Amino acid sequence: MTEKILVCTAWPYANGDLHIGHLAGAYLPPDIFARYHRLRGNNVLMVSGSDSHGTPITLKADAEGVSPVEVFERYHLRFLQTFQDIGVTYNLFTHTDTENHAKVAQDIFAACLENGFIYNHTEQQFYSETEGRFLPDRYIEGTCPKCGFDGARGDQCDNCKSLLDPTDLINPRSKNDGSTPVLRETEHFYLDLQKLNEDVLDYLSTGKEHWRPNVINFSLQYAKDGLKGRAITRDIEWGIPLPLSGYEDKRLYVWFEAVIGYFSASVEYAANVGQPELWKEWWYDPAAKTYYFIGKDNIPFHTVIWPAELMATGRRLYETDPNKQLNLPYDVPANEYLNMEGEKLSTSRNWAIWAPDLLERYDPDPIRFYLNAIAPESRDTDFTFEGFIRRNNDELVATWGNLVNRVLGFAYKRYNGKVPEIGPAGLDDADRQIIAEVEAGFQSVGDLLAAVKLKAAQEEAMRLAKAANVYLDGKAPWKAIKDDPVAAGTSVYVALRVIDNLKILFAPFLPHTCQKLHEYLGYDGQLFGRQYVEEFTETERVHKALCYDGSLAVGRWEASQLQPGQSLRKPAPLFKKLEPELAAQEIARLTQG
RNA sequence: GCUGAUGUAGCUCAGUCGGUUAGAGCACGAAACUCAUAAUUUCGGGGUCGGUGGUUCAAGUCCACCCAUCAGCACCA
Repeated sequence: MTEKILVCTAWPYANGDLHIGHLAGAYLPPDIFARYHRLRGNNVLMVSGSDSHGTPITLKADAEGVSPVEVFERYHLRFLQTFQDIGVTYNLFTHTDTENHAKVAQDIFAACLENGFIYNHTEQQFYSETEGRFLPDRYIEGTCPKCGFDGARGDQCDNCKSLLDPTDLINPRSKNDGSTPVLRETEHFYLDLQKLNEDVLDYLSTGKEHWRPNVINFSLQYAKDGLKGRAITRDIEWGIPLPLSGYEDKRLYVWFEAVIGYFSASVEYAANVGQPELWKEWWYDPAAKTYYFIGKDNIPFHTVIWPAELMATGRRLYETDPNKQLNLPYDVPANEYLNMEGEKLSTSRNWAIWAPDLLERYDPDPIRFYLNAIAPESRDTDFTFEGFIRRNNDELVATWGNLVNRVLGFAYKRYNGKVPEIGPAGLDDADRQIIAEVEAGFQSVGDLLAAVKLKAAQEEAMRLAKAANVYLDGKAPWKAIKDDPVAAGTSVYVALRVIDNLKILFAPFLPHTCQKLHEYLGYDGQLFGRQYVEEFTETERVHKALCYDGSLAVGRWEASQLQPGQSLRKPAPLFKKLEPELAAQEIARLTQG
């Protein structure tokens, strides 16, 4: 049965490059998952995009003296490159500064408003008369009322760590020009989460057995504590305007609007492929499964607030059939955090390994292999270069790469570059056993992948590679060939067929090298589809997005039917060993900044 | 501070409804082998299961408290 799988990933803030923590936590896992489902022949839609709005981007733009557009477009293009280099295969990776996203976000706002889940509230906020605008908390400085520290921010004192309200500050002043802000009344819109509290609790209380413990427990507790209304508008310029006259200076606040990207990107994808209704396959079919891959800091936004937003629309948008309901998240496999060399990643201290930098010096598959091996599925984990090199050399190269190399090399040299024939004696017990064991991997590895246990799935594939090594040592065709080349040929055939199976089992994790192996085995075609960047033109705006075309992909999650006599291509090692000295060099690079 | 998650061999992790001497992979030691990127295979050493109490015939597994790490409670999403 063909399943419909929607794979959503966190929207990276376009104010800096991606680092290994982003990759391991939010981008590689969904790619592995999506590739598996594509091999299964399932109907996969994987979407995300750059988050173009939000304070960090305007802060960076202000600091550089450029426009927010310039900042987010720069990093957006770099994201597109990184995802192509490491092979994160989005069907659509767009951004939130498109006409489509603005329209969808406004329509959702309007629907929530119409359904009575948005209310107004007037409050006092600091306003800069010199700049003619309201100031976000972070733009205000003053003296901390608790410790007397003079550089306290509007939201928090960096000296005594107290959480502050900006009106608490003594002698408040603007961070921009030092002028004294004045309190002024402003009206804001709030999402009425209180009204949705029961519905959210119901949603979280049923059919969540497959959720990771920390995700479901945390979310339930969050909802049980009682939800409060949250402001969803801001007095800023950079963002999506409200679809209401009389509020021209207000923008949708980014937390409300960014999660809508999952929906708007699906809509955009459908339009891009010329089937404007196609997105409904994933959003309105109750059998479709929707997955959200994010970091742990984002859990409540995806398990509570996004479902609440969907509920507030009445779970229906762009659809007239009253029997249809928008799908709420099926699973939110949030990851914990990745540390590095024992310390938390810190972008401000530059304690991070940036993806573009790493991909300049290392191949994508070893990076994928290591980052998946240490993925923070249930707790924080630690990236070390020593670990990277060791796992590359002692596991990836030694067990899997070497198996491929020894079998392909032997077959190519000793059997005239062809897959050897099965001898007249046929397959013996050992032959049948290893084939059956590895073919069982389609079930065991597949079950683990479907359950989003991606580390365990990779380990299971490695276990089967090891079993193949044991088989080979038992048969020792390099010895047997001396007095019975036909029998030895049978073993080589079996080994090649086993590798052909492992090629598919490893493909979600190691797509680039499995493609090479596919070719060495004499096959044509691409296991997966093609990634490309396309420029899309709307009425007034133009944006670049990353796309995926899987129509020509030949990879199938099925047992090998390798034919004797098939011509092999001249093999070469799939992976490189790394010098242990590299670890010290890499750490030296880091500490140099 | 409040809420939640996590804490099992050097590293990454399994440990189902509590039940025989706590498991796996890698690292480490020894042996075999040589087709292969000194890769492979076999065998072995290695843990008072964060701590302290408690329940029980029996606790890594249940309960209480404590400690450590992380996250949320912030106009950061």
